[in-house]
Amino acid sequence: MSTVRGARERARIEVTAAIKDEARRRLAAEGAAKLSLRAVARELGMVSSALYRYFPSRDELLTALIIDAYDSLGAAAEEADSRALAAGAAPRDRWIAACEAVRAWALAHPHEYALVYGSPVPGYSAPADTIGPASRVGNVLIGVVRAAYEGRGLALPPLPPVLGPEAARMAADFAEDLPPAAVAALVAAWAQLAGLVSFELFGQFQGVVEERAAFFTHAAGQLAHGVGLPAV
Amino acid sequence: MSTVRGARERARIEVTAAIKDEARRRLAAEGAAKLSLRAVARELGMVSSALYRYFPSRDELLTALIIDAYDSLGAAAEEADSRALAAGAAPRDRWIAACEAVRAWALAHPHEYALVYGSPVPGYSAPADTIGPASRVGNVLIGVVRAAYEGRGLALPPLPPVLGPEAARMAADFAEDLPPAAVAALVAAWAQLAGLVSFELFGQFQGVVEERAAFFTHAAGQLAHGVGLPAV
DNA sequence: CCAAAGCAAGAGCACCGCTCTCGAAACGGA
DNA sequence: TCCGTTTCGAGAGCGGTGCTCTTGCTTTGG
Repeated sequence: MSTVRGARERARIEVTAAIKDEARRRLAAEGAAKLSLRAVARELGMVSSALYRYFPSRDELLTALIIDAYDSLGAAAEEADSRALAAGAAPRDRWIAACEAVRAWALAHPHEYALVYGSPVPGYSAPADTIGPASRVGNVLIGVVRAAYEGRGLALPPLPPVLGPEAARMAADFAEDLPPAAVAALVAAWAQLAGLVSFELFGQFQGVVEERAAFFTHAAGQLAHGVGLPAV
Repeated sequence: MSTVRGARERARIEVTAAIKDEARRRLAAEGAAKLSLRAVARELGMVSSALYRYFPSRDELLTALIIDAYDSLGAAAEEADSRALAAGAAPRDRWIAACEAVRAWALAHPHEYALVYGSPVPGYSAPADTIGPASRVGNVLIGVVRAAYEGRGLALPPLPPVLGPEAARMAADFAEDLPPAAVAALVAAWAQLAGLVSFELFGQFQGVVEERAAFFTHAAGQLAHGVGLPAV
C-alpha cells in the first residue's frame, strides 16, 4: 500500500507531518486566528516560502488540521463507546459515555474543537475531504441507538407529517435499519450536543453554570431520552 | 439625558456610528476574520490612524459589534414573542416562535451570529459589557416558561440529586419564581437551540438535513417539551 | 550521464494592526 | 476677545502577515 519509493518521498512525508505538528502546537497555544505560516516555518527552521511546497495556502493547512481534528474526536468517541460496551453498559449509559468523551476531547483541545464546530474560519465551505472523518461521531451515536432499537426498541413520539419524507430520506442515507423518527431525533441530538459543548467551551456558561460536568451529564441523559433510549 | 453639548460631541457620535456601520457592512460581506480597520477607514475616506481616536483597537471595534449583535438578536426574539403573545398563542407556540426568530435572525446575519455564538474571535474573553445584552434571548425563553408555569404548570422529570444545589443557585440567579428543574432545563435548551442554529449556519447540515425550516420547527418543539411546556 | 523535476532560499508585493508626531481646528475660562 | 488646552485628522513608520517569483542546488529516473 504505502510503499515509500525513495528518500525524497520519505522526506516529504516527514516534513509535512512536522509542519502539521508545529501548526497544531501553535493552534493549541494561540488559536486558529493567530496561526501564521511564517511562524510555523520559523519554528521549523525554514523560510516561509518553502512551506508552500507542502501546503498551497494557509487555508489548506487549516483544512488538514480540521480533518485530523475530526479524526481525533471521532476516535475518542469510538473508544469511549467501545469501553462502555465492553463493560456491559446499557444503551443510555453508552450514549452518555460517548457524549462525555466528546466534551472531554473538546475541553482538552479547545481550539481544535472550535476549528471543527465553531464558526468556519476561511472564506467559507468545509471541503469535501472533511465529510468522511466528520461522520465518525455521528456513527457512534447511531450505533448506540441501533443497539437500543434492536434490544428493547425505542420510545419516540410520532413525527409531524411534513417531516415524513425528509426523515425517510435521512434514514435511507445514514441508518436504513432505524425508524425515520429515530434518525431525525439523532440528527437533532447531535447538533444539540455540540451546542452544549460549544456553550461551555466558548464561555457562554460563564456566570451561569458552575457544576459543568454534572450539568452536562444530566443534559446528555436528557438527549438520550430525546432519541428514545430507555431510561433503565 | 443625552444632551449633546457641541458640534464636537455630535461629530464624534456620528463618526463612531459611521465606523460601526461600515464595519458591520464589511463584517456581513467578508466575516470577522477579514474585517480590517484600514479597509473601514479607507471606505470612510479617513486614514487608518484616525480611526484609533474612536476605537482603541480592532478587538474593541469587534466588541462593539458583538454588543450590537446581541441587542439586535434579543430584540428580534422579544418582538417575535410579543407578536405571538398578542395573537393569543399558547406557551409552546410562543416558545417555537422565539426559537424561529433566533434562527431567522441568524440566517439573515450569519457573520454577526458567528460573532456572538461562534468561536470567540480575539484572544479570548467576552468583556463584561456583553453580559447584559447577551441575556435578552434567555429572558424571552424564561418569560415563556414562566407563563406556562403560572398557567397549567410544567411537566418536568425530577432533577438528579447532585444537581440540586446548582439548579437552586441558577434559579435564584435568573428566575427565582421557577422550579430549579425548569431553570436547569432552560439553560440546557438555550445551549441546544444555539447548537441547532449553529449547525445549520456553519454548514454541518450540508448533505444531512434538507428541509431545514421544518426540521428546525420540529426540533424547537422537542426543546419546548424538554423544558416542560404542555403540548396542547 | 543528463535532462527533468523537486526543493530551499531570498527578494519583493500588498496588506495588516498599531504607534508616534505634527499642525490645524474646536473648545472654554479669563 | 484672547489664549492655553484639548481633540482631531493626516502622515510616516515599525514589525508582522500571506503569497509569488526567480535563482540556483539536489535528487530522480530514463
